[in-house]
Order: sequence, then structure tokens, then C-alpha cells
Amino acid sequence: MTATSLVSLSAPSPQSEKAPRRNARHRNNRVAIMEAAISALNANAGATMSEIAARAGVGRATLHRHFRTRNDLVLAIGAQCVEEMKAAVLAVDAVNVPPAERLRAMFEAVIPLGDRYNFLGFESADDEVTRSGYQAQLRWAAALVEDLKAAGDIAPDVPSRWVVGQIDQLVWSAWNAVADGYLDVPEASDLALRTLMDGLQRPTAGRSK
Amino acid sequence: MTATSLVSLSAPSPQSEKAPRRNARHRNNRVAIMEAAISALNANAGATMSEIAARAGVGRATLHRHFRTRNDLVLAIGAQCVEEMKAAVLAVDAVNVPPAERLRAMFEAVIPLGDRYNFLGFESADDEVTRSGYQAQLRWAAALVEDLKAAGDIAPDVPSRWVVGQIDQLVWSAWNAVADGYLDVPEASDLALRTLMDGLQRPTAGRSK
DNA sequence: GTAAAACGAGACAAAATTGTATCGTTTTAG
DNA sequence: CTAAAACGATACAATTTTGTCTCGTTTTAC
Repeated sequence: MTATSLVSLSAPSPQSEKAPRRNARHRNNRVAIMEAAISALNANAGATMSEIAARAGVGRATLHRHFRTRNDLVLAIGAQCVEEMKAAVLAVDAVNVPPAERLRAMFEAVIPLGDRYNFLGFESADDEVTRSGYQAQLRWAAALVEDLKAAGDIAPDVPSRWVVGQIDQLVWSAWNAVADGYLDVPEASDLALRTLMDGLQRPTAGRSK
Repeated sequence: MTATSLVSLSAPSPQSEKAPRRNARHRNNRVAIMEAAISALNANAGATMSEIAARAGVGRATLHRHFRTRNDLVLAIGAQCVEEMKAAVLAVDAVNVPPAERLRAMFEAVIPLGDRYNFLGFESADDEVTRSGYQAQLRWAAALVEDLKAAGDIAPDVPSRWVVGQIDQLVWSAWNAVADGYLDVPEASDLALRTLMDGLQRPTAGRSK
């Protein structure tokens, strides 16, 4: 469970005014810390700063140099995750294809971000900005579900909330399958799609269209 | 989310030697505390003793009278949940029917215990006894999956870990649907079964046998 | 090579949380 | 109605976690 991440964190967003010109080591540590924190907090929402620092392979003092308070850290991660999710979903929306293919593309794009997505799920409650970003993701998924229903890809009698919940969960299940090493991302996407649309009873056949 | 529980906690197990003959209020409070704790810890694994006491509607001192330490509380809940799960699953095994019907019976029996099940999922790491009880549940589910595969109810090419994970998650999803009030237990069981076996594409038809 | 940047280790103070104890009041059982 | 049981409130000590700071060492950039 030492979570080698499936994606890489982008460099420190160069938005800050008067950015104090950071070291390479500094940038690497920042990424390592955020990665370690996502992993640690996914495993245990109450993970302590010491645990996070240890997992990131830095001293606790360094952790506090990068993120003054625990809350700063959680907020930074939340913002980062929202950004990454937004980008992934935007790429899916770019191409104008039938909803079923958008669903497939979504799985491919979002499953590698499963840990981010999960983080947002239980850590977005505190901060307003992060939460609204997360809510936007859920609304996007809900809209996709409506499109799927309209196209006849999802049975209309199934509550949309249920479908959204299933998609949500499939992303996390698939991420774990990939992290555990028993599936790769395309396989996991296929299996997630198949599970959602056709269930696990049929031999393999491929989805009926 | 004020979680009116779907099941009721049994009276204080009368196993303890020299049981000091408790009050009715005492027994009620014990149940209320455990119920509140399950709910609070499901929402936030790091919930504080004060939060739990407040949610249970008792003072913090009373909480500590019932469970001297936080760990005592978690352990007691864990043991209780394992017992309840064991009983539910035992009832399913009692009747000798095809695996597909056992799956249906399992959903009916376990969905009302969804919050217990979820609790065990992330709080069983600390205590050995609780964890082994939880593991037993997972092994039971794995055995059921093998039976389903053997009976042709689950496609053999799907990794069993994946199937077990889906069942696990469906229980929690279904419990939430019931708690949110948009499904009742039989409906949720049907939907969980349908989702797992046939997916959500088919109109409603009923599962192909 | 050298100076600035970043770090680790450790010492501390400041919360926050837990656990204990006391005391007056309410509830229960009979 | 009464005594025992249980409770709430509150105060307090112990522990854990957080956040700050300093100092000597390592790494980086040039």
C-alpha cells in the first residue's frame, strides 16, 4: 500500500505574487508531501502531521515550512485535486461524441485520479471553495447520466442518484485495482464500464449496443 | 443525515461476570451512545468524544462512564458489529438454496447493517479480534462469489476480488439510499442485485435466468 | 568554490483531546 | 416515598498534536 502514485503532481502553481524562486529540492519536496498526504489521508482521515512527514520522507519542520498549518495543507491538496479533476473532465467534454463514449473516456481519464477524487469525497466538507469544486464534478456526472438515459444507455427507471453513486464508487474501486496491480488502467476502465452497463453476469460478450 | 438507525442494537450483552444490574436509562444510553458513535465515526473517522456525546444526547462524563476510553468504545462497537454481521450471514447460510438466491437474501439481511459493515471496513485495523471477525465476513463473501461463478451467475473472467469489492460497496450504497429515504430495503436489495448482475443498461425486464 | 536556500533534529509553547474526580440534581425501582 | 443509580456540569490533570523557533549541516545554483 505504499501508493506509488498513478499520476504526477504539477509544479507549484506560479500564481503567487512575488514568488520567491524555489529550489529544485523544494519543489520536489512539495510534490512528495502532497502525494504522501493524499495517500495518508485516504488511508486514515485523521492522519497526523508526523505521519504525513514520515511518509513523505521529510522532517516535520520541513512539512510546516511548506504548509504552515494542517489546514493549509488540506486546502492546497483540495485545490490541486479540483484542478486536476476539472482538467480531466474538460478534456472529455472537448470531443463531441455519444454519451456512452464520453462515459468510457471519463473512466479512462478519471480512474488515474481516483485517489484525488476520493480525497475530495470526504475532505471537501470544511472548505467552501473545495466543496463547490467537488459539487461541480458531481453535477457534471449527473448531467452525463441524464444524457446516457436520453440515449437509452441507462434504464430510465433507475434513480439517477444511484447511477451517479455507482460511477463514483467504480472510479475508486478501479483506482484501487490499478494500485493493487491486478489491473491496468484500460482494463480497469473496461471492467468499470462493463460493470455499470451490463453487470457481471454475462460471460464477456461485449456490451450489447 | 441524523441517521435514524435501520436496526436496533441488542441489550447489553449479559456475558459479563458479576453484571452490576443496570438501570433502564443506563441501557438506553448505552445503545444511544453506540448508535451515535457509529453514525459519527462513519461520517468522520476522527470524531471526538465530545461530538459523539453530543450526538448521543448525553454529557461527556456519561460517555466516559459507559466506555472508559475512546478505544473501549471503538472495540465495543466493533465486537457488536461483528456479532450482528455474523448473525445475519448465518441466517442466510441456514437455508440451502442456489447461490443466486443466497445473494439476494444476503442483500436483504446485510443492507440494514450497512453502517455497521462500513464501520468495520475502516475501524477494524487496530484491534485484532475485530479485524479477524471482519476478515471472516470477507471470506464468506468470497466463498459466495465462487459459488456464483460455479453456478454460472457471475462471469468467470471477472476477478473475484472485483466482485467482492462490488458487493461490499453495493451494501453501503444501498444503506445510504435507504437512509436517505429514496428506497426501502426490498427496493434497495433489488436494485443492488440488478446492478451487480445485469448492470443498469437494460430497461427493467428482470434478470435473465 | 561559495553563498544562499533548504533541510533535519530537537527544544518549546500553545492548543486540543482525553481521561479522572467531585458534587448537586434527576430518574428509576420497588 | 425513598434509597440507590445514573446523570449533567464542571473543574482539573495527563496526553497528544500542532505550530514556532533555533542551530548546525547538506544541497543547490551559479
